[in-house]
Amino acid sequence: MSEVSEEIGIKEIAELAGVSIGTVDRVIHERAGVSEKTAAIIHSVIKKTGYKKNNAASRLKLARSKTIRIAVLLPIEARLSDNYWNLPYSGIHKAVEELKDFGITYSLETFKMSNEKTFVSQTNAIFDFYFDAIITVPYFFNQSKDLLKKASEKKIKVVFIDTHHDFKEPYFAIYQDSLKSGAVAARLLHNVVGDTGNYLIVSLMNNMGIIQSNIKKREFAFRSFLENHIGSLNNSVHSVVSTSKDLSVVRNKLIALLDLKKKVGLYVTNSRVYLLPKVLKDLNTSQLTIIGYDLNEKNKKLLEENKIHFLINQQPERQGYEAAKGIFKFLTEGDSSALNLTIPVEIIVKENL
Amino acid sequence: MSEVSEEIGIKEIAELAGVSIGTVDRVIHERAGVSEKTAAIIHSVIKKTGYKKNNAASRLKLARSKTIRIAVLLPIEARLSDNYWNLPYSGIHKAVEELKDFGITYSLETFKMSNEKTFVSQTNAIFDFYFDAIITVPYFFNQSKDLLKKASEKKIKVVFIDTHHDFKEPYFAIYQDSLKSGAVAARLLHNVVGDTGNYLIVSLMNNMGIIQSNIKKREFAFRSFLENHIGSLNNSVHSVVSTSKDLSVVRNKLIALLDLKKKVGLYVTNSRVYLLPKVLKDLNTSQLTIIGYDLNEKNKKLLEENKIHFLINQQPERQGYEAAKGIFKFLTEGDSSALNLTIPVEIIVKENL
DNA sequence: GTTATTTTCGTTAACGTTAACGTTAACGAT
DNA sequence: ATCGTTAACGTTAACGTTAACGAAAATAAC
Repeated sequence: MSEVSEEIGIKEIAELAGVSIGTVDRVIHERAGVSEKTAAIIHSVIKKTGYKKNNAASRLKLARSKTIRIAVLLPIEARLSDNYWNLPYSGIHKAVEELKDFGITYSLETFKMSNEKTFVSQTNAIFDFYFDAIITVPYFFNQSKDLLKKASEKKIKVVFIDTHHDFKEPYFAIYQDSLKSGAVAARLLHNVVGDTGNYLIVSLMNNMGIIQSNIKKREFAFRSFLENHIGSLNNSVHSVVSTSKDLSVVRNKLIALLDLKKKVGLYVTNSRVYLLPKVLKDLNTSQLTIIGYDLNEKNKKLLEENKIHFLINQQPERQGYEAAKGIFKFLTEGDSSALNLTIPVEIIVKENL
Repeated sequence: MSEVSEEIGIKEIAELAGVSIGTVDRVIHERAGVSEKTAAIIHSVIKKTGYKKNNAASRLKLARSKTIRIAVLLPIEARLSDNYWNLPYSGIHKAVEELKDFGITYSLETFKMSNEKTFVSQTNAIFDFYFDAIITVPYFFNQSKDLLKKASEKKIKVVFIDTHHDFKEPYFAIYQDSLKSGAVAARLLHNVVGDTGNYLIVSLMNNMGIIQSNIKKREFAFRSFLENHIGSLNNSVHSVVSTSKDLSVVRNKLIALLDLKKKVGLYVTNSRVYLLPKVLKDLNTSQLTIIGYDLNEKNKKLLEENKIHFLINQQPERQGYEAAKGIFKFLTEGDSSALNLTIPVEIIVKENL
C-alpha cells in the first residue's frame, strides 16, 4: 500500500563507488581533480541508483555563501499598490518570501514607460552589481534586446514576463498568447452578437502615442476568428484607434453602429476598457456587449454592475510568481520546465470574479 | 536598491536571551523543562526579532525520523490514467514529488463509488497504520462524517477535495463552489440564448441512481440566475433527470424544444456532457448551445469540433496539488491558509483549451 | 547537614551537501 | 636516492534545527 522511493544520498554513492564523498561531490559539480576512471564509476553509480541531490540540504549549505540574487526591473507603477504593475511584483515577492530559507533575494528597479532611457540606465545599474538573473518586461524592443545580449555575455539568465517578443539570444518568457486572447474575445462576443451584428475593435494608444505589438496581435486574431465564422467581414467589423484622453471618435463610431438597431460587440484590446461605459452612459446600450482586459478595480466594479460583460485575465501576479519560482528551480536544479510558460486565457464574468 | 531581511536563527535568539539553543528549541516546540521566567524572555526576543524557523533546515533534520505520512483515499478510477479521478491523484503525486527532500510520503488507497462499504473498510485500513493526514473525497456523506470523527479523535488532519459538505468537526476543504459554477453556466448560456429562448437542464444520475448534492446546487444556481434575468421562468426553463445509459428522455425533450424554432441552451450538470452530441447527431442543432463540466478527452474533442460550446473546469489536478502542498505547509509551519480554498470557476471554450 | 529527586538548562551529534584544506602517492628532475 | 610538483583523493567543519543525553542547580526528604 505504499509508494516510497529509497532515499539515497551522496554518502551511499560514495560507498558504492568505493570513494569518499568529497570525490563524489567533485564529479557532481564537475570540479577538477578526479581521474577519468573513477569519474566514470561514480557516474555509473549515480545513474544506476537514480540519485538526485537533496536540494533542501544543498541550499541550506549554500544559502549564505551563494545567495541567489534576482534583479526585478519593472515599470515604476509597480510601486503603486493599486496598479497593474504591482501584481507581477507582488507575485515575485510572494515567491521569494516562500523561498527565503534557501538563500534568495531580489531587488526592485523601476523605469518609466514614457522614457526608454530610464530603462537603459536601470539596466546598466543592474549590470554594475552582480545578479544571477533578471526578471523584466520587454516593453522596449531594442533596449530589451540589448539587455538580453549583455546578460547573455555575463551568463545572467533573463526571464521576460507580460509582453512577448522573439529574440535571438536564449531567454525565458512567461506571457499570455495575444493571438489566443483575441480569438477568445471574438468567440465570446460572437456568441452574443452573432453573424448579423456589428463589431468594433478599440485600440487605445499608450502615452507615447504608439499601438503596441501585442495589441495588434489581439486585433488580428479577433478579426481572423470572425472571418472564419461569418465569412467576409464586409463592413460588420470596424476598428478605431484613439487616445485615452479623448474618446469622442469611439463614441461617435458607436453611436453610428447602435443606430443600426443591431447588436454590437465592443472589444477593447487593453485594460482601459473601464473608460468606455462612462463615455456611453447617456446612450441606450442594451444592445451592446463589452469585453476588455485585466482585473483592475475599475474594471471589476463595472463587471459587477453589468456595464462590462467579460474580462480577460492575464494573471499578472501568477506570472511574477512563476517567474521567480521558475528561475530558482532552474538555477538550483537546472530544470527550466517551469519557465517558458504561456498563461492560459482566463475568462471572467460577474459570477466567477 | 535592495530588499533584504536580516536572516536570524535560533543561535542569535539564544544569544540575545542569554540561554543556549537547546532552551530556545524547547520553548519553540513547547517542550517541558523551561522556567516561566526564561520562557518569557525567549518569547519576547522571538517576537522582537520576528524570528521564523528555517523550514528547510528543520525538515532536513526531521526528514527521516518524522516523515510526514499522507493517506490518499480516492475512487478506484484514480488508478486509470485517462480518468477524471486520476487528476487529483496526479496533482498530489506532483506535490509530494516536489517535497520529497523534506521527508513526506503518501499512500494511495481506493474505494468503489458503487459500494460505500469499500470506503469504510479502506478508512479502517488507514486508521490501522499511522498517518498525519488524510486527503479524500467526501463522496458518501455519512461515512465521511465517521471518517472525520475518528480522525479528529486521533488528531489526524483531513482534507476533503472535489465535493463539499458541511461537517461539525473541523476539516479542510478544497473544491469548486457549485452555486458559482451553476450561475456561470447560466450567464454563458443566457448570453447566447437570451430571454426568449428555452433552457434545458440535464441531470444524469450516478451509478447508484442518485443525484448528488453538488449537482442539485448547480441546477439551483442556474435557475436562480435565469429567474433574476428573465423574470418568472414561465415554461422556458426545463429540467430532466436521466440515466447515462438511456438518454431517450433527454432526446425527446430536446426535439420538442428545438421544434419551437427558438434558441435552446443545454446545461449538462456533470462531466458526461459528451454523451449528448452523439444522441442528437441526426438533429438540426444549429440553434443549440451546450455547456458541461470537466476537460476529459471526449469533452475536449467535442469542444474542438464545436459540438460542445463551453466547458467548466474544476481543475481537479490543482485541487490535489494544493491539498498536498497545503497540508504539508500546515503540518510544518502551522499555516492553514492554503487549505480551505475554493477553486475559481474556469471557463473553457475552443480557443483557450 | 546529607542524600535523593526534580527542575532547569547546556552540550553535542546528527540530517545531506558543500568546499576548503590536508593527505597521499605517482612522476619527473636532479 | 632525494626533493619538488602535482594529480587524485579523503577529512572535516560548516549551514540551522532538533532532541537525546547529561550536568548543574534548585528543591525535597530524611
